[in-house]
Amino acid sequence: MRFMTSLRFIDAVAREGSIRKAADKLAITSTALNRRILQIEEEIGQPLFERLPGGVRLNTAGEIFVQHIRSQFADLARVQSQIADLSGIRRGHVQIASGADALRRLLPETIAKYRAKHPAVSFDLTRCYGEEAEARLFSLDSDIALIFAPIRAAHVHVAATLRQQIHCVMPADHRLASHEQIRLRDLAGEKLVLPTAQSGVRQLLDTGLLRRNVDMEVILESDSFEFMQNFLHFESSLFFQIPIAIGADSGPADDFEQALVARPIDTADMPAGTLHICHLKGRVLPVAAAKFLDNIITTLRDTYHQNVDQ
Amino acid sequence: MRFMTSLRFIDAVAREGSIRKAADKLAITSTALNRRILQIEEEIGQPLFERLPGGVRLNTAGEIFVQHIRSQFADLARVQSQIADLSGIRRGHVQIASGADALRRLLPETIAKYRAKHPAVSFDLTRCYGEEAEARLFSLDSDIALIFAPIRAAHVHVAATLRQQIHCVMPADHRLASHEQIRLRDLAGEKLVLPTAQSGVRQLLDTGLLRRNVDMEVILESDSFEFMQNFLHFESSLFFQIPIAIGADSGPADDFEQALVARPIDTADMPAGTLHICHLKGRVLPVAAAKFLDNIITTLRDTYHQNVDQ
DNA sequence: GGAAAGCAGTGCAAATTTTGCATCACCTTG
DNA sequence: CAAGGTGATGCAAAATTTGCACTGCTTTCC
Repeated sequence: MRFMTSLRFIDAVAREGSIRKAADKLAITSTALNRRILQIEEEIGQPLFERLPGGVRLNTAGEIFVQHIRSQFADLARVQSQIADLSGIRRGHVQIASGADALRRLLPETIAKYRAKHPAVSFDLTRCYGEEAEARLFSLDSDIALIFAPIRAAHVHVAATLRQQIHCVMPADHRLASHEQIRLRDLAGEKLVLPTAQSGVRQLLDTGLLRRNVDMEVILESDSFEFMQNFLHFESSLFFQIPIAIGADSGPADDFEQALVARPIDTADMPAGTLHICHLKGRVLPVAAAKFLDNIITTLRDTYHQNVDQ
Repeated sequence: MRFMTSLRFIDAVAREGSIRKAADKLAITSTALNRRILQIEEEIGQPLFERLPGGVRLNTAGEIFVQHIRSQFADLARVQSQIADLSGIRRGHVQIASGADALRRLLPETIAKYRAKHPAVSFDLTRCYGEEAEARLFSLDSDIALIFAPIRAAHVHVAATLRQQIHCVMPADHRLASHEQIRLRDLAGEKLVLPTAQSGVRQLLDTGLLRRNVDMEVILESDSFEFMQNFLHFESSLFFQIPIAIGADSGPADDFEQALVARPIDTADMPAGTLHICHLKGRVLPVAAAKFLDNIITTLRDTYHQNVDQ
């Protein structure tokens, strides 16, 4: 898109915080880039960047302008996908920010199913925690976010929510495996593997466990479920997970279920958390992203048999 | 705004329906314009215009794209006005579509008052009827519309409404001038001057008068209140008007009131109509337009002492 | 404290893009 | 069938953008 070049350049400089670095990434000389920026600043009538010794930084006017630029990009993508839709080919690109939970089974499954119908749609998955996901929606780097944590920012529109009770995952031969539900006091003396502090699961656990002062042993923290799962084969311990990550309700049993079992924590001890499926408030999503969002919701309802609130 | 040139050109061609005519208006050659359009169509990957023997016309893809372009223009205007606002001076341009009613006294007064505070804000007034005003909001040719008629389109957001009873305007020495209120049956045998069929006042009158089958004489139709007003000096007759156009409730008496009087039609005979103050749904107005919208509403409330519903 | 390395900005010539002219092919209208 | 309108295209001139070499500035590091 030739007519967007200058705007793309400004966006790049804003992201890099330096004209030279941005020029490198854009494969042009810093002087060409510099002059384009000076030219636009002149057209706007006001500087958009503060010149610092170590580079440049957006000033207030620049912040406003860059936000406008990004919304234009996003809107152009929407328009392109709408136009592509006219000629029958559903082309497009969907950018998703998600916690590790949904990346585990829900998204692979849903994306594969969607791509089977629309092979010309490509995806971009970014794993991140709640706050970062919200930021990515705002900067229009992501179209859709799946966040298992409270929503903080007012600019996020929640398209659907899903209550998720935290489950305790343990080896199938663990002494607690016979319990239907786990009480927090059962965890006394157990060896626990916790997710990192930024994770929504961890935050729920912290409020629950710390308040009760349960005496247990945290043997490690990790932000990788895969690691935790494999670790349990070597040392009998417990970790925590939410249903969509376990995928216990859907499809055939997998490796996961053969050696490990998941048991819900008693709701009396710990309230269920909420998975939020969101996009930027007031934004019209590109066709592909909008359709995919619908698909996630129907998948959750039909395949995962979860109650989805819209 | 250099980086918008190609888009401006496409918009111009869409409006003119011909590359050559648009090129004339834009003061470039048709070949340069033609090639810019071909280039953009190539970048989009699909033609935006149908080539007809007598010129060009947008195809479906083009419609979508041009709508996008126009929203970009409007959004850029908003961004510029926001940036200008940062430096304290409120600059900007406000485009208003209005019926003749509000153009008569309300808008001149309100705009003058606003411009006294913000001299760098310029205005653009377009007189039109309801449906056209709605179209202008949608095509982003107008920021604000004042419509005395029912709102048809779903894309219009009504920021405020104002109930307006139709008044009968007559020479001060007319036999009906002594009535506090006019009943429709009083109009029997009277000579009437009606507004044009597109006008909201006329539509209300039609439903009222025709239903009652009042026997009266329509001696002329006009879309100019000024004409009707002056006509009454020469031939004793009646015409119809709503309060904001008469401005009877505000300020000092003017020429209008010296020779003419306005009497409301009895509400039992004819329901009050509604003046709608609107903008495009989902649109963030430029600073100047948004503030001016506030001003209209407060002016109506304070100066005109009207009940404004928001 | 001075040298080195980073940054944005600028003059000037080369490279690239855009423009305008002349002209073609096409269609409708008279 | 000719006349007058339309959009498209080859080619050279005009205008713009780019890259190189260099400036002036600040921070950092030796």
